[in-house]
Amino acid sequence: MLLDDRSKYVLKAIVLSYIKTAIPVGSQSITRSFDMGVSPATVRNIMADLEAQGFLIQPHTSAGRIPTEKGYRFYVDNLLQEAELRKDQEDILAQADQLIQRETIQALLQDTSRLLSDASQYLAIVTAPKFSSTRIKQVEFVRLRKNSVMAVCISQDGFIQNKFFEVPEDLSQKDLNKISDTLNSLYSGLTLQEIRQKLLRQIQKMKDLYDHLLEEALELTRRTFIEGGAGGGDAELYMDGASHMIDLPDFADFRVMKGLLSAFEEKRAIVQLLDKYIGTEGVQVYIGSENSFLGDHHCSLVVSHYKRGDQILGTLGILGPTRMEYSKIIPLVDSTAKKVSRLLEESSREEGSPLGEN
Amino acid sequence: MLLDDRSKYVLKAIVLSYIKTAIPVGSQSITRSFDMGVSPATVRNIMADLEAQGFLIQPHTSAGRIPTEKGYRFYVDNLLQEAELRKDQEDILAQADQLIQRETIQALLQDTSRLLSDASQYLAIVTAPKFSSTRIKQVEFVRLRKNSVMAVCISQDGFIQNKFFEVPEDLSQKDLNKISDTLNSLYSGLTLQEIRQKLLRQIQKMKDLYDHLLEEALELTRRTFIEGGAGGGDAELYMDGASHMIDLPDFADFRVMKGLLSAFEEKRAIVQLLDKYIGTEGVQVYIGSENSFLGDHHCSLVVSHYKRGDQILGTLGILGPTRMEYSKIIPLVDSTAKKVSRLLEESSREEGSPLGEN
DNA sequence: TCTTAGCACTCCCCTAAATAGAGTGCTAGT
DNA sequence: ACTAGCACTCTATTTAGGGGAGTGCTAAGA
Repeated sequence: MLLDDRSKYVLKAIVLSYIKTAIPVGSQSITRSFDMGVSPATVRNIMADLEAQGFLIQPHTSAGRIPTEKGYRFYVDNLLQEAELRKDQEDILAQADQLIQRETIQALLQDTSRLLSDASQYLAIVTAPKFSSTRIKQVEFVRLRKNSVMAVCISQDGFIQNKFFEVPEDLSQKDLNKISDTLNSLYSGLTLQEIRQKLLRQIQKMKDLYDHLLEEALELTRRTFIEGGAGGGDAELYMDGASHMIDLPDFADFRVMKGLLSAFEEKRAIVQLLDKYIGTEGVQVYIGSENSFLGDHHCSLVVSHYKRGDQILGTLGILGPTRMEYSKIIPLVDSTAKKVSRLLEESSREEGSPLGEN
Repeated sequence: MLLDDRSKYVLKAIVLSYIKTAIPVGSQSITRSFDMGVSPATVRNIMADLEAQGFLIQPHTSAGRIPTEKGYRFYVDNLLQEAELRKDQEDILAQADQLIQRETIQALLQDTSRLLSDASQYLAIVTAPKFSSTRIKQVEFVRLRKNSVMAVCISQDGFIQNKFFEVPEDLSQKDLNKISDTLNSLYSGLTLQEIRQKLLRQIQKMKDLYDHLLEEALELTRRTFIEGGAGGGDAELYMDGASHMIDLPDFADFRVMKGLLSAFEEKRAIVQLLDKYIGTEGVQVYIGSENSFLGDHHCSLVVSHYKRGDQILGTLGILGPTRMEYSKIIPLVDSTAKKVSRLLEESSREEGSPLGEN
């Protein structure tokens, strides 16, 4: 399994060439383009070795070689040098730096997916924070009609979500304002988990002190934060750049393209895909059938996370063909994730104490 | 230009056959499938006439005929009989009836686009009401952070939109609640136009009676309803079913498909397309190059509007290849539009007086 | 022992030619 | 006015045949 330097060089040459052209790479074309001081015959021997070890395959006898997924994996893990990743670094940083502060995190994430797809010419995917993992900054209740109330939940990161309830009693907007007040003073700055715990204790106390509005408040709180509830849908997803994929030779087969498009419309599969890898630090690369979804569609995925402080909020990444420009995409995803995190950091610093001043 | 019955019959046969198979239609296949008691030679003569009049073309000599856009137009305008449109009526009504009441109009419209694309197997497009044309039911202001306020605007139709402002003074949530109150009592139930007029008069009065909060209220109102403002974007658009288009032979050409996909991502072109025809009553059919966007992409568009009372709120429709199943799609769009309108009607009846009871 | 030149071989891809088939337009007959 | 027949046109599909890129193997050279 250990490769000598020359084998590595050849593997890398093949991967690079194939990423660029999508044409199987022959021994001669390597010696021509990379000038490594050996003859094509020697390269052929090396290639035969690499094939035996599973890094390359031939589409058919008497064709050049193309990398296997194992080949790409080795390339990504061992052959992508720091130097290589840093080559267009300024360029990529400049791209990522175009992101600017927006009113809501949703708008920022939309910008992000647009930027990622423009810069990569692949498909960009960005997930919004799970509502359940953000810190609540503020909740306002709005009376929609008799017995019907909407909760506007604002997280510290500027994530805004609406939830809808039917309520047994007809609460006036004034009542609701009071409830909002109480609630904000009690729960602002907490995560869902913390709220849940606190709520349990609160309900205990409530049995003693009977206050009608407080009761309502607690009930609404429970439904806002604990019930899965309608509205919003916990997994918002931003995608952009599907049209880039269509003229990649990798997706020349209609069925593949169709499958991909359907998956994009379904979205759920994509969310699952991303959820699977949440929690791992830094940029991750998943190649082809390392994941069944990716394998089915001849795709690879480069993802990272954006966070606030230590807390991972969401995922962003790029989905492209296995034959993807990893050396560009990896730093792009990395710097974009960092930039998004930084923007969130800044916006939370602006807003002062988590409790606000009301 | 006037066609005798037999010519019409032949034209219709050709349109129907071509819609079904996408294969140019020959004289023999017509006599075989439609059994009209004349020989292929006779049909050939008729076809030659129809071609001379511009209803048909031949892709090449010695191929069958396919309808021109003029041919489709004639078919839609004159050959689609009531009877034909009613054939699968129950079926289609049943489809449309699946739509149910949702918390917000946005959710309903999302359902609608999904239903339309599922039922049609083409691409469904639905526009949200223009915020500027809806009647405001209620506005709540929420303090985001120092000098930063969000307005949650709820229209009578359940259309919810957030807007964001920077404000010069640091208003507390309590102030904002008061402002919301004032504002709701003044402007609830009015359209943007009406609010604008009223606002002008109000500002006149204000010069006399100096009330600090009222002044703030008016300023916020102005910015909420009059400035174009950030956030939301006035033209929300729901699309679904792009993946259905990919295996239609009409879009076998990659460039066409790519163009279409890009247009979907851009969205703006689509909004313009729909805006152009807003205001016309009932179901409208636009075929190919009757509109430049459609022509460029070999598409046709079947649209209708949903409304509340007499007021047109938004557009819904189906975009498909020129070779589209008009006889199914037209009643589908029609009944869906009516169903959406009915749902909105019902939901507004539920909610009592436009001013609410707070 | 590793490398290289040479060579026969394989298999794809492109082009050209041949064939089949569907459909037409025209003409002449009913 | 309709129809049968027929020659003709054009496409799509098959078939055959180089051309070429690339391989694997072998044997000779460093």
